[in-house]
Parts: sequence; structure tokens; C-alpha cells
Amino acid sequence: MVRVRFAPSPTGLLHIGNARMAVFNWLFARRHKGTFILRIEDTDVARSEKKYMDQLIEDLHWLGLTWQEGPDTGGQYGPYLQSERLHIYHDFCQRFLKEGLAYRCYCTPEELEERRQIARLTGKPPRYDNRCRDLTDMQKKAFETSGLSFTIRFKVPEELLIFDDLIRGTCQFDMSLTGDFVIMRSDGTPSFHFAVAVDDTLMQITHVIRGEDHLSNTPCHILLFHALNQKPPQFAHLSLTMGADRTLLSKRHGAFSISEYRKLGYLPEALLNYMILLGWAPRNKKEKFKIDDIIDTFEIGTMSKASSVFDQQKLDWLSGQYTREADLERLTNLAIPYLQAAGFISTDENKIDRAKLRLIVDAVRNNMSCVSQIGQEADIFFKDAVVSEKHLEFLSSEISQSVLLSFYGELQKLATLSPEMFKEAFVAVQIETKVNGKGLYMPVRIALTGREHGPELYGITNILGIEACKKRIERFLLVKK
RNA sequence: GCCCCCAUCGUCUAGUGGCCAAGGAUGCCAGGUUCUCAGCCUGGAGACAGGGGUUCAAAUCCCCUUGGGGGUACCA
Repeated sequence: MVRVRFAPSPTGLLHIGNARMAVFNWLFARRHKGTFILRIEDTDVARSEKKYMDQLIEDLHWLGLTWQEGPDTGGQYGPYLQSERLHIYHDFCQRFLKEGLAYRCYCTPEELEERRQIARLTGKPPRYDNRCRDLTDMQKKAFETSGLSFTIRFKVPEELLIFDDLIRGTCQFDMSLTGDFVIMRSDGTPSFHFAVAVDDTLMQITHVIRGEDHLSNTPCHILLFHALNQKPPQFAHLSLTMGADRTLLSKRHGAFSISEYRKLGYLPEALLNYMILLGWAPRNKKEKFKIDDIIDTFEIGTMSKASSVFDQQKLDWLSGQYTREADLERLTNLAIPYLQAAGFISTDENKIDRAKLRLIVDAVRNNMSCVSQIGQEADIFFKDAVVSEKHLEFLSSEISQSVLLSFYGELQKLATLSPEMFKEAFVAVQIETKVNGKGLYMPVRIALTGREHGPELYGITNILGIEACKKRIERFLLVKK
């Protein structure tokens, strides 16, 4: 039975890079019909906040991920908040101490820092020198009575540690370069390494899927698993995601938190699809897919070993694809808040003409890669054209005037204006004025929208309705009929 | 400095010794779609980091160099 976990620290908003790790854990669990667990690593009380945890859960759910065990869903291996597991780490630590696997270290952070500096300057590995490992009873007693605070360190054997990574193959580390590491901080909270090993053991994790940044922590964790009499899980270290400047993706690169993308109106399935594309390629080469399409062919071992650059343009392309195919009712609902914020429609849901809104959304969806762009695309339907000096001059020309006048004449013959009627009317205008192509459409387009670009004209007129069209044209008729 | 990981078009990738004078996607450029932008369709430019080996044969295996990334904490 496969059991995997995503174990974030609630110290900030969930980022694309981190979310991607969650996605692949989830994907792996689904692929192997296993259990996906959410565990919150909040032992760093100074930086952890409840609001980030809540946001994290919301973001993960929004992406469409679900877990079988977690702080919100419960489960038989809980609690799933490390801050509620402190006594567990404490007990294991006592056992380590009793069994001689760990010891108290009285070195102060300042001393350690100084020794690190010296090691670096002399070209030696900056490891802890294990000096508290073999204190004499006299020395121990002296430290005890002095009241100095202490950490607990794990005794690292000087051996060559070899392990197999599902993505990277065989990895080996010379542990003589590592030095005894801290498992309990002086404030009694566990270090990351210790908490992870204890929890992964107790929660019976079978596969640890995480970022490559943890690769060099892995030997330490394996040592701890051994000390816990636990067979280490299988490891899979995924390559990391970078920004355009090839540095690790971070806040500096812009809007990369999941909630930011949500606010921008990206569809979750598009984001999810894109995140999977980073580091993995579907066998059938179809880059736009539903999870169900790929779930049977997903093999974690085929993932890219090289880190990848996050490409906003490609995300926008994919997102545009999804936006074009999305259910119109859903898209319309998503668009409403943006149109309200722009002041284009009523904040009272009951006063919204939904039928008309659907037409508008449908008319402009081709030009959008995310829903927040609806405002700048759809404003032409809600306010009269603001015409520039240059356009005014264009509309005043003899040809433009003849087209506008002719079109206006056609409108007056009609009671309504369907796309078909519009096309017929334009044929009539074309015959009457002998103008065609750009010269024919552009005066009408600019008079109606104030822009040279936009959706198909017959769609615009259909949505505006005949009266509004007449009114907008009238503004630019120099000789009123 | 020390340790580890990595290296195919700008970007994401296919490629696991012959099917590769390297395929797809995105982005870019051009043409088409007899209104524009977008969309869609067609075409184009664009890469095996460099050097040594191994082999009849190397993008693929080995070594070195270079480049990138990560770690090196009482952060996770």
C-alpha cells in the first residue's frame, strides 16, 4: 500500500514550486491507488501561522487535490500538525539518549559559527566537530551545573552511505563530512530532520517525494530511520522550478503563489496541467490533458532530472485553451466579480442580465488567457466609445461618413439586429457605398467601440442591440438624418 | 571553500547505442481565414555546452573541462 505525504511549513503563501511537489505526491498516490497525506510542519513557531495553514488547505483544494489524512480530515496516524506531536519527538529523543544514539551538546551558536568560519577559510568541510560527543563525566557535570542550555545531537557514523533514488538512481554520500547534527533544539522542539524521520516512520510513509533541495538531507534521514528500526521509505527527488533568471522560483519573480493565480482568474485545471508539464511529458505528446487521461501512464521514474524554468507564456497559452473550452455558465460566474469591480454590472446579483452576460463572455473569451482580463476586453459593451483625436478625424472622412450614414439607414429599417440581419445590412451598405474591406467595417467598429480591435462586429451588434447601436452611431453622424 | 545533483531549439520536453542530416509543444517570423486583434489552419527559422575516449556505430556509455542548480544552520 502506497502512502505518500506533502509536508509544507505554513510560513507563507503556497508557491508554484511547492504546490508542484504536492501535485506529484497526489498524482503518485492516485496512480498507485495509495493514500495521500497532508502533514503540517509547524515546529518553527516563530514563523508558522494559522492563517497560512488555512490558506494552504484552501489553495490545495482549489487545485483539485484531495487527501485521505490530514489536519482537517483526520486519520488514524494523527495528529497531523507537528506542533501537536511534540511529546512524541520528546519520547523518541529520550530513547535515543538512553540507547547512546544521541547526546547533549553545550556549544553555543556563536562558538559553532566561529568554528564554521575557520573551517571554511582553511578549505575544510564546515562540519560540526563532534566535540561534545565524548565529554568526560567531569565536563558534563560542569556544564550541567553552569546552567548552559543544550541541544541534542545524533551520532553520525563515519561511513559511506548509499541509497537509491527513484529519479536520480544511486546516490552516495561520505558521512564523515557531515558531523553530528541537531535533533532537538535547546527550546525542546525537534529539528526538521528528526521530526520528519519520526513522523514518516509513525505514519508509515512508503515513498518520500520532495524537492531536490532535500537530496543532501536524505542520508541524515536514512540514518535516523535506521536508529528508529524502520526500513527507510523509497525516495524520489524532483527537480526544482526556477524563474526566468534561473534562480529558484520565489516571491521576487512576481505573482507565483497559488492564491495569486486564483485571484487572476486562472482556471485550476489549467494551472494543474501546467505544473505537471514541468518536468514530465505525457507519452502521447498531448500536452493538454485531464488527470484521468494520464493517470495510468504516469511513472515518477521518467521525470526530468534537470531543473526547469517556469514559463508564464506557455501557462497563458494553456490557460487560454482551457478558457476557450470552459463551460460558459461557469466562466460567466467567474467573470461577474471582475465586471462588478470594474463597475460594469450591478453588485446586486438579481439585477444582472445573465443571458446577455453569457453572450459577452463568449464573445471575448478568445482574447483571454485568464478571467481577470475580462474587464479590459468587455468594457466596450458597457460604456460608450471614447474616441481619440485620430479616430475622430477618420470618422469624419467622406468615406467613413457615407458608410456610417448608409449603415444607420439600414438600422432604421430594422426592429432587431441578429447576426444574420447585420450581415445582410452590411451587404446593402457595401452595394450602396461601393466601399469594402477595412474601409467598410472600420468606421462602424470605431464608432461602436472606439477601438480598432475587438470581437467580431456582428457579435458586438448582436449584444448591444439595435437601439444602442443606433445611439452610438448617431454620435458620429455629422449630418443627422 | 567543501559536498551533492544536473546539462537536447529562447522555454518545456521526446530521445535509454543504429529508426535522429534530432521529433513535439510554446514563443518568434511569414502566409491563409475577402473587417481588426485574438483564435484557428499552413509553412519557416531555431538545440545535442566543449574536449577526449569506448564502439563498426554515440544526443545516448566513460573521463575531464565549462556552465547551472542545491546543500553546507539550534530554517524547513
